[in-house]
Amino acid sequence: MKKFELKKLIIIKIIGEYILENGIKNASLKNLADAAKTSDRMLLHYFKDKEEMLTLTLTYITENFINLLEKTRTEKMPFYSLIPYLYKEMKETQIKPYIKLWIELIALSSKKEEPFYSISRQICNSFISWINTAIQVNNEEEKDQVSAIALATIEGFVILDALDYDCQIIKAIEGIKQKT
Amino acid sequence: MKKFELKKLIIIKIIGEYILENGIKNASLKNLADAAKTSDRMLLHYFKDKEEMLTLTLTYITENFINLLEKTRTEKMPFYSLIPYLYKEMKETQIKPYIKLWIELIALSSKKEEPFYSISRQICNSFISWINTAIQVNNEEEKDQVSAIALATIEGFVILDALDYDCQIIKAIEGIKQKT
DNA sequence: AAAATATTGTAGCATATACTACATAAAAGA
DNA sequence: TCTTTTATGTAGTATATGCTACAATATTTT
Repeated sequence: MKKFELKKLIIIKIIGEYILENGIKNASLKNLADAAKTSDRMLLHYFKDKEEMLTLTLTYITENFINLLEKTRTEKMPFYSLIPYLYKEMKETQIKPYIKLWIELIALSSKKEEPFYSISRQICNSFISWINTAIQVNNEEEKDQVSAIALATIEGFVILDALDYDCQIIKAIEGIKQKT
Repeated sequence: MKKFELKKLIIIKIIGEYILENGIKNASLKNLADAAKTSDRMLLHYFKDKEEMLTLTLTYITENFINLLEKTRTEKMPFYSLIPYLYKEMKETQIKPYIKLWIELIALSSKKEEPFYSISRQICNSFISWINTAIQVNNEEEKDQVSAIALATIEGFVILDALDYDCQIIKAIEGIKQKT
């Protein structure tokens, strides 16, 4: 039993890397099997079906992403510093693939497809709590509101970045800095 | 020749409605043919291949969307009024399906897939010019920046809305209103 | 060693998808 | 009217995908 579970974990790890690199859309059993240097037959030996595979793998990826987020923790900073900081982090090689997957997850979630919807909500909850501990506000009452604005803003950056509107992002950041 | 082009337009219209309702992912030749009460064979009679069909149809949808946007024009208003106004519009029954499709387009665009990437950029350009004519600023120099912030914010709302984080959106809007 | 269980290969099925070949019916042009 | 386009049906191909049946080989347990 133990050996079985162990190999399952190894497969999840490899498949996780593949999906992070190539997205969910290309995650056919064949592609995943090739990536894990095994056969589709074997994948279905370790997992009940594709859905279980995806659920476990996306959960694993999510955990990694959340851990990565934790590592980017810094001292608290005000809104106008936090936004540029987050944009810079977003562009980091390590984080980029997660952002790309994030967009794909949102598209699937908008149709309420499971397990994507639940996983996306989990990720977004992590965003919220991350921002909540990272943001510095003058009076505590406005904290929730400023955090929400920060969340919306960086999510907007995610979209603009996907469409290569870096110029608009830069302008927005300039505006935010100056409004201080 | 004329009759051919005319029927092609009719099909584009019907297929456009289907895609707006059901998304690109479900737009197989069979589904589209059923929707248009014809056969896949016929669709490929009118269109060179699926890609031409999608390109023409998505272009048609985009034009409709831009027209819809034009209709939502009002007098110029400042940032803190424009954001809540746009959120309300976003939730309108008419506009909602376009937003849903918009998310799917972004996910496809993030992989630079054509024709999705080009069409998404076109739509985003329309967003930008819409905001530019709708926003009221104190001094003209900051206009580009405020517009960019507005764009990012409502794009962020699009994501949060897809994940049913209405609560966060409301908080953000409250915050924006109060910051005046 | 024998029996039971776990692991893997080969092959195939059922369905879906984009697209094509061939043929016939209908319409338009001469 | 006759010929040439145009429109449509039936059927099929090639490929992909998730999954299963059956069998053979390892590995473990007794």
